[in-house]
Amino acid sequence: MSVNDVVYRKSRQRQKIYDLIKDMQNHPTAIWIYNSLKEEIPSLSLGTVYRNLNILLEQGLIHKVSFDGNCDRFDARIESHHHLICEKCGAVDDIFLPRVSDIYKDALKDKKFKITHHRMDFFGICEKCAKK
Amino acid sequence: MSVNDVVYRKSRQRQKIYDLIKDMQNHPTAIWIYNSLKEEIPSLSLGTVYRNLNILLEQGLIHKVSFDGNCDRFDARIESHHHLICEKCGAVDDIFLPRVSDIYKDALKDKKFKITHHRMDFFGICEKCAKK
DNA sequence: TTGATAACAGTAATGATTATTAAATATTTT
DNA sequence: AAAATATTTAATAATCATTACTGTTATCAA
Ligand SMILES: [Mn+2]
Ligand SMILES: [Mn+2]
Ligand SMILES: [Zn+2]
Ligand SMILES: [Zn+2]
Repeated sequence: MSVNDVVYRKSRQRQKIYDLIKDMQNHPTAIWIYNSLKEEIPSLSLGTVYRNLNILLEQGLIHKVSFDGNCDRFDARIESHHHLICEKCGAVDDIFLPRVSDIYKDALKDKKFKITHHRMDFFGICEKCAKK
Repeated sequence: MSVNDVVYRKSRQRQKIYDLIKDMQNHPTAIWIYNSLKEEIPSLSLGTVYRNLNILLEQGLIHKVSFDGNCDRFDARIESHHHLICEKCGAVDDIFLPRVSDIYKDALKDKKFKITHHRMDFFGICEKCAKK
């Protein structure tokens, strides 16, 4: 452990934030988390939500998913997976595509670029919105 | 043409902004475009850059590429392609992966989701940064 | 040439996120 | 257990990218 590493103590707020992200499949935003926990922890501050989200990110317990224009969303699923994003209602659904690793290899063939991770998002219309 | 559609007049500023994005392979940001054109058009305003970028987006002449945390970048390459993003220097390089369409089909099999487009970004270390 | 309106520059406002700070908690040491 | 030490919190201010507003100028069809 380097001198710069911080030892994080446990905190009720951080635990609740993590649990909420894990329980929800919504890929919630900071403000959504804040509003959801406000009732249970009335003293909660939005700054605390953001600070703890960054700690959870640092600890590798969650991932941040940034979408065009909108604010960041957070994901407690840390296994490699991808997203289906509805352009009408904004819903974000998970999808698992094992064959993506083949594309990795293709990418590495031509370019001398050391890939550490990737993101792949599909945009379109979800089943629900298509029915309307 | 619906009543809500706007007829865009030509403007020197917008043409210069578009040309710059097309000539550069950099995927430049709004502020970078602003600084680059300031010399040629001293009266140019950053708001004008943003407004015209949105018009060009609406016209489908450019694409916006949002990266985690940083500000938006713009791309005059509208053919489907993907990106290699260096996590050290922030450089954005283009890469063409024809086999991605196979993954599309896999995605469509399971879920009833009508995909209109997608994005795929690879993060890692570029050749230049790896040498240092 | 003129009337309508898009585009302009300048500036203010917005919205998401981060930084600051003093008080409240939690942990470690006496 | 009490004191000393370190971390977290809530509240608030600051920052940064982007958008909205306003009065003026440029474009273009009639
Ligand atoms: Mn997910
Ligand atoms: Mn590109
Ligand atoms: Zn939908
Ligand atoms: Zn690099």
